[in-house]
Amino acid sequence: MREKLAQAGLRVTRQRMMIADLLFAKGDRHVTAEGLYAEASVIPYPPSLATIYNTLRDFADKGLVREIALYGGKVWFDTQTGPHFHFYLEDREELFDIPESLIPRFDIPAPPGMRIAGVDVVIKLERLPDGMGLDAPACLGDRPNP
Amino acid sequence: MREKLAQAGLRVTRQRMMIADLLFAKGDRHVTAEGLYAEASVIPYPPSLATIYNTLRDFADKGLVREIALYGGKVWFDTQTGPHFHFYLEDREELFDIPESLIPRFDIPAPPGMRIAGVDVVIKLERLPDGMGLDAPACLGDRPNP
DNA sequence: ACAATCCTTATAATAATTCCAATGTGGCGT
DNA sequence: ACGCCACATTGGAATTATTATAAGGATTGT
Repeated sequence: MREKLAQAGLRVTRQRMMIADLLFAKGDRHVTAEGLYAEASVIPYPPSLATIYNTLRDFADKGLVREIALYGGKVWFDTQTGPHFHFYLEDREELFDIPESLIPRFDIPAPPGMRIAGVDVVIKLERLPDGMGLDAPACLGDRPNP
Repeated sequence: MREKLAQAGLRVTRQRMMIADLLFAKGDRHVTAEGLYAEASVIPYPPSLATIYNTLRDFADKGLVREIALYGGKVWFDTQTGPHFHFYLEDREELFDIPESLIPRFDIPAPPGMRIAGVDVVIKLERLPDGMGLDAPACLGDRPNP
């Protein structure tokens, strides 16, 4: 962990270590600055909110986490930095990975003079009224009732 | 246009008409509240900023426009409500449609008890270094944001 | 250990958006 | 046409999310 920071060109500080531990200790995570701050705040001598913001941005700059394209409001960060897709549960403000097995492969050529710097795919989910257990396979791109 | 509003269950007011005109008069558009406000403000008796926000949200609720998942900061709206993907030019804060022909078709099943309420695909572009004074590559097709 | 540099923090400032209460108005009923 | 009133609009204040600032603290190379 200590290595991870150093290798990214970031000084190893108590606060960054604590944040990195929260982020990378167990599997992939999707966080907002506020959420991470709340989490850190139960620990003695937690980092300040400003440091959480700074650190998340630093980590993102160094490629340790990546920012996710999501609807307005808050900025989300993902500890998995490779391209992959997300389900977003709007009413609960929850974000989770779409299983690799469901992910199709597609290529879109970058326009001339450009390169693709990132791909974000967000599938917004709505909970069906209870009892309608069975899911009709929905087509990617279908929109809700206007 | 007047119909369009009425059909969506929205009262036809001067301000809404003005905004709808800006949005739908000529082809597809990608706007932020602030951007639209700036645009409207050159016209006599423009709507207030609050009304721009309200109206964009109302339009989105009624399905006349749709909110786009994008990185942090501001909320973007798209006048094209059907399924399509976007290129995003981060350094210029510009958003383009990806030509239909480049878009692959694929399906991802919704988890049980859920339905897909929307799909956003954003491909973040970076301009390659080195001078190519050309902008608006042909591949982007119709309309570079001026 | 020392200095140079980088980090952290509290707080102020900014940006984006929503809230609010007062005022205005579209369109239905007559 | 006229009036009513539910809904719209408005400016400003409030809220939320994030970034800037400046002073003190920690880390690293020597």
